[in-house]
Amino acid sequence: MRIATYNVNGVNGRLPVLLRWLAETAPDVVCLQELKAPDEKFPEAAIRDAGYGAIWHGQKSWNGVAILAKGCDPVETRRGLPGDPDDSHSRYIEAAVGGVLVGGLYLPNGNPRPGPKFDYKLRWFDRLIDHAATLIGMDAPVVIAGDYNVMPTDRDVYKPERWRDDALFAPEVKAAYFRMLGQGWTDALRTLHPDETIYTFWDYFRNAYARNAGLRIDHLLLNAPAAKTLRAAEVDSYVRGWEKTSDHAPVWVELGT
DNA sequence: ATGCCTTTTAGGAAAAGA
Repeated sequence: MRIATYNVNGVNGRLPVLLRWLAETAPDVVCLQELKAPDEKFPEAAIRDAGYGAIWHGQKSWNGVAILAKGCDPVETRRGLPGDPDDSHSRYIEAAVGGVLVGGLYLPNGNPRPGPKFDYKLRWFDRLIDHAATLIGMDAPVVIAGDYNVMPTDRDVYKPERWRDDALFAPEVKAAYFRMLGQGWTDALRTLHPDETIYTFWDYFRNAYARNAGLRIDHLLLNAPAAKTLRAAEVDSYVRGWEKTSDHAPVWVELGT
């Protein structure tokens, strides 16, 4: 089973790119982030015509997450993280697909730092870690995938010194990421490619993609039953080179299940 | 050092993204 995550940066503006990528690579499960569309504007028909069932949690203008499943409907198990009933952002959705529990997330950016947006990022990350603690020990494979908005190490940034004060590279945020890994999650991409330069995001400007001035911020975290069957993990970097493309590229894992 | 692009909403300009 191939499970992917893709921050599309506007699901309607990006629909041709998304449909082309689905047709060319046929992933079994896809977590989407930054739909930038309310629930009623989600392109359900086009995605169904492409062969995918879907659940989504939209929001006007910003945020928004979805889970697609090839040839079936994801069975929703949760939308939104527990721990803050006043959180109005659509940033987490979770479903069972083919015996795998899949969480799709869009972690807050957190800039500028310091400030209320950064505080929100840290609180949101804490809530994610609390929820992840309830999933890590499941007997079934669990994959928590999405845009974590954190580069875990210097190796995940084209120029680390330029990002020292940024909310995506702040010590508190990296610490939260490693606290989550400490529960027993496997960072699939880094585990299979320990020494490679791998990015999942490139700015639209400064010719960032052509210069490979990127960041690795989209991650797939696997619990032990999922990690045991991990066969491959890759970035579909070439999609970043398409016309009218997102600033993120799709990232995926292949599990033996 | 910098949102230098891009999307969204809205019908011009501004917010947000990373």
